[in-house]
Formats: sequence, C-alpha cells, structure tokens
Amino acid sequence: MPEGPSIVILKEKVSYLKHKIVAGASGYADLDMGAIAHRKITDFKSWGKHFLICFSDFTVKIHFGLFGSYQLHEPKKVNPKIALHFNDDDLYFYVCSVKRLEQPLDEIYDWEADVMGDHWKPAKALEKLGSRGDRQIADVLLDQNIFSGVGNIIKNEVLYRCKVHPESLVGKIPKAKLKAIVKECRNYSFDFLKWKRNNELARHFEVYEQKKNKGSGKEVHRKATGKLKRNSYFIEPVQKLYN
DNA sequence: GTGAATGTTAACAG
DNA sequence: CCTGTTAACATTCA
Repeated sequence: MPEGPSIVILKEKVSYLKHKIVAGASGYADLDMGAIAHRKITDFKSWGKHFLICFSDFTVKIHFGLFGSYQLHEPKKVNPKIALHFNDDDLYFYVCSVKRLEQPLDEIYDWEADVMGDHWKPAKALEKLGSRGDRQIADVLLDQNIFSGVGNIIKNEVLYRCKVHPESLVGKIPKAKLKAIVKECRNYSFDFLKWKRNNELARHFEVYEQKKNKGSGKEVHRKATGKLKRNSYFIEPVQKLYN
C-alpha cells in the first residue's frame, strides 16, 4: 500500500476524525494503549511514507512497509496491530510498524524532503545529489532522506518519463537532466495520486511491471539494479545510460 | 500452490 | 567499525 501518494489519500480519508477524542486503543503493537485513550487527535500529518497521528504532546507514527494496510469503520478478519476506537467509529491498521514519537516533529523530520509536501524544496534535493555522484540513480531515488515518499513505482515511471537508464551514475547525468528528474518526482507523484483516487493507477503504468510498453510496443527490461537490488523496469536504448 | 511484491530494519557475517 | 546479505513482518495477488 505504500508510496507517498497512498499516504496522502489515507490522510484525506481520515481527516474527518481530526479533533475527535479517542475513546480507546487496542492491538498487539508494543505501545501503552491506555495513554492514547481519552486523548484528542490534534492533527493527521504525513512525511513521505510515514503516517502521523498527532496528539498534543506525542505522535503515533505508522509505517506500512510492504504488507501494511488499514481499514475504516469495519475491521478485517485478522487482528489489527493497532486500532483506534471512537464513540461511533473505528480505525484499524494491520501489519505495520507503530512507534510513539516524543519529540516535536520539526526536530525529527526534514519537511523540505517530502516530495508531495507543501515545503518540498527541489533545489535542496539537487544539492544532496552532489554527494552521491558514484551511486546509481535508481538507488538514490529511493533514498528517503532525499526523496521522501518515492517508492519503486514512482522511481521507474519517473526515469522512463525522463529517458534516463536506472543504472546511470548520478555524477555522470547532466545537471539539467538531474533537475528534470527531481521535478518529475513530484509531478508524477501527483499523477499517481489522481489515478489512485480513481482506482486506475495500474492502467497508466508505462514500464512498471510491464513486459511491453502499451503505446510503443517496445520491450521493457526488468533487472534488480544497484546496491538495493530493487527491480528496475526500463526501455533500451530510449532510456540513456550515463556512466 | 508458488512466488514475487508499492519497504524498512535488525541481526549477522566477514 | 564499516559493508553487504539475509530474514522477518499476524499479507495479498497474479
């Protein structure tokens, strides 16, 4: 379920619970559930793939990883990692990591790294790329400290749109091209958001999980690339290799 | 039934 | 101590 746009959708879906009092919390997460009871949710925030449930003096951070999911109103059959109960409503989270943060969020998160956030600062991302010259672009796009919220789908579709081979070395990619990649990360994320809302995301995949590109009929290669060994999907020689 | 997957971290080996 | 590999996660879907 992850990647930044899905978390933005979750935030919207639960926004009506803002300012409500949590009647009680349950689940097998290693957390003091009693400390959440009778507390008011002050806000829901997100930083990339992190979903943040804010209370006045602490925050509950949820990360869905690869298998995580959530459910509003009605529970699934499996036990929730954490569930928030309201007077006449419930919110369930499954197979995710749940942690309590004590520090103010501004001390923890670099909001300028959140690709979909209001404070996203592309120039800063570009600057961070300066120290990763010897790394493959596919690996670096997944670095949450630079591109918070970007996941494997966004990575592959952005590189396809920018015509850059995933194994290209950051230091060898022309500056203007790098700038275009950074820009496209946010741009594609909002396309992702729009399509996901309409339940038509997969219909728009150009390379991700494709064998052939639907429009051009060109063959899509799949390869576990870089140090991260995550799958990259790309079309040669349309996507240029800079090395 | 099998395998792979929108992710991250901890444990371990070298 | 640094780096790379592996497993694990109350899963889900092709």
